[in-house]
Amino acid sequence: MKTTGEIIRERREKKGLLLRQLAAQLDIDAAILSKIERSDRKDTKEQISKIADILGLNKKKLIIQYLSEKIAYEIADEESAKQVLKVAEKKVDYLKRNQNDTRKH
Amino acid sequence: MKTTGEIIRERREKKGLLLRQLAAQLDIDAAILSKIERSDRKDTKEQISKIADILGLNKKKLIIQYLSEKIAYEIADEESAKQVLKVAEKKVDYLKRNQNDTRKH
DNA sequence: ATTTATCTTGACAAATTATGTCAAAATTAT
DNA sequence: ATAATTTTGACATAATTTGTCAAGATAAAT
Repeated sequence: MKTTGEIIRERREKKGLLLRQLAAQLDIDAAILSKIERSDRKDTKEQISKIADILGLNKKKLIIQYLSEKIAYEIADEESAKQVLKVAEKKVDYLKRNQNDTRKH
Repeated sequence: MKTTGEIIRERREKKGLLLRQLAAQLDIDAAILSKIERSDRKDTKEQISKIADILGLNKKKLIIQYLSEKIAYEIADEESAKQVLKVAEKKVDYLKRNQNDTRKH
């Protein structure tokens, strides 16, 4: 199962881009990009979006990949991780049905 | 669909505890507890755990409730929210299978 | 084998977000 | 109306995230 970082690295290398070249386009230090590709640091959603643009990756897919990874790590060490996701699904449904409620979060 | 805050408030009131009394036991300001119960502020996992103890709520359930709520809000405004959860489930499975790998996150 | 380019790592800095305190305003109960 | 409780918002402090930089490690080229 590939990590977001691995996907990015593979694509970057296929395109023949250097770390520092992609980093420059993203306007971040190459050190950070290196860490992102090695799953040492999380990237921001903005960066993911830019990366998809630059590397010509399917943006929607990459964002799904990125968010699901974030969530998975958030709860992976919970014994009830899967139940958490089940309940979260119900809650998402509920929230989506009541999108224009007045409450703040 | 009840929020974590609502669950806490209902139980607290059933037990006849005042905000400041429960807050004192949690060692936080009553203002924060008020906000937690009104979903204005997230509580920490530690607090959830203490609250379950004090109010005699099922700790496992309350933590599932709390984590799923956190996740739901995290992705509720994503159009692909449900796919994200599906993929997250796979990733959790994967992570749980390889618990003793060497990588850091 | 040595030099050069690329990538990785860790210590630190800046920025952002989370968590908490306090006091005054609003609400509810007496 | 008074007193008790809860709510709100401005602000302070703490924790986490995100970034920079420079030195070390690895790989590629000569």
